[in-house]
Amino acid sequence: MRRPDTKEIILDTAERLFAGRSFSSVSLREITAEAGVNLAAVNYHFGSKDALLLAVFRRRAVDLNRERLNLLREAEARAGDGPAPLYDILHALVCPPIRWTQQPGSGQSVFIQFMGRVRTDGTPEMRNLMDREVGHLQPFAAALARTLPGLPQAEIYWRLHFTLALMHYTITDLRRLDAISGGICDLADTDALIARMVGFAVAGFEAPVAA
Amino acid sequence: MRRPDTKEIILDTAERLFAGRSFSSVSLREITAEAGVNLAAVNYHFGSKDALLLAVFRRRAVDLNRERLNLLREAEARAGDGPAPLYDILHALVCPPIRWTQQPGSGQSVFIQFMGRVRTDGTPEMRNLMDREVGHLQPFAAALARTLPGLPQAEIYWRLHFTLALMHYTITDLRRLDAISGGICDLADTDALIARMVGFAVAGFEAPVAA
DNA sequence: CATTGATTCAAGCAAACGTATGAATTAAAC
DNA sequence: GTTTAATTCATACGTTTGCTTGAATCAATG
Repeated sequence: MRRPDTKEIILDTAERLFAGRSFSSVSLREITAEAGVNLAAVNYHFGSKDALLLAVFRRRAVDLNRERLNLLREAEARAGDGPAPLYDILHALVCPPIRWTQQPGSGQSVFIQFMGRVRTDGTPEMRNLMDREVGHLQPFAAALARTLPGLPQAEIYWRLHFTLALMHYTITDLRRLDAISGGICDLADTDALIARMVGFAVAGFEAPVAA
Repeated sequence: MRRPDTKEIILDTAERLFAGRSFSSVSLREITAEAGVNLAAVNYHFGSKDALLLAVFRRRAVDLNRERLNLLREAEARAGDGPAPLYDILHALVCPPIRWTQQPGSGQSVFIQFMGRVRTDGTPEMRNLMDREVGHLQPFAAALARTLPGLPQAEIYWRLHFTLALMHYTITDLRRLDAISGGICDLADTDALIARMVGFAVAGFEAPVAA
């Protein structure tokens, strides 16, 4: 039996380092050194650097999307037969990842940053995997269509896209808001942040369709 | 006299390759080979790989921000003594970069992608340079404060941040919208895209302040 | 205690990396 | 036409890269 579980330590360390810098700039030597394991352990347990990358991704991606879907289902259940409120749908979409970013120590916050890295630095194989992940967004599109029956299908996707933009950019570039605003924005209040973001998105969804 | 201008060719090639992949995964050998110049040319003309990176950034960043500021000033001039319309301000902010993405061959479209790379993959030195660049956003914050006198200062920065999110995410991840929507969104119509985006942002700015 | 299968380890491989160098080449100045 | 400075070139240096290997170590089974 392996007490410290080498495999898991490698995943944690790799996740953390990949969250901060590009994949190719993080070497296996750096990962294994920081993890306190032998260099060869990565290739023994995962096969290659690319495979390690995929393993890091898979470990938590499923959980994240399940959490979002659960929130959506709860919102729909509360609504009974009627359509779920717009606010609740968008809240279910952006709340889990933002919450995860504020869970230091659990590894979830690091994973969210890691996801941001994958978005821009992923291998083609990884991109495909992420695009398949977006299949999990379909229930959200369907719920939105029920709540906003007047909005064309394409328009729903556009605005869903914009809402994801708010979420992803806030996750990866919140530091820049600090620079722009001169520090007058309170970045620590997660609940207020989520409320602000969802409020912005709700208004955007309710905007008139451009001619 | 150097007819093909080695320096410029290197900048163009580096910009293009860096736009597509992370900095550390693009080698000088790859750049120089593709540019058709000698390997040593980079270190001769720029000094180092990092310095080349900075040179690529500097070459066009100023132009982009000047273009935005010009649009803002035009909008303010049209408004006379009154505040500029919200739509015009946000349009001035997001229009240039989005337009640049649709100028194939000019190098501008590649630069916008390159900027997206810098956001997530820049050296600390580069990050600082970008954060200094955001100083150019202050005129926009000021214009917004005049147009929306009831909105608290911090709220203005939050919503400015969200608007930048729409822009950046749309630039870097438009391809994903295609995957989510199953291709029913027309990504080619730039004017419609800008109108949609600005419309979304305007509604977000006009949303009530969360309790 | 001996055996077996799973892991860890130190060491090393070939390849690719950024950078440096001195000679060859080019273009302009005189 | 000779001189001078700027540029290009082939080549090489020292590191670092991802990955492999065969022996050593470990935990559990018989």
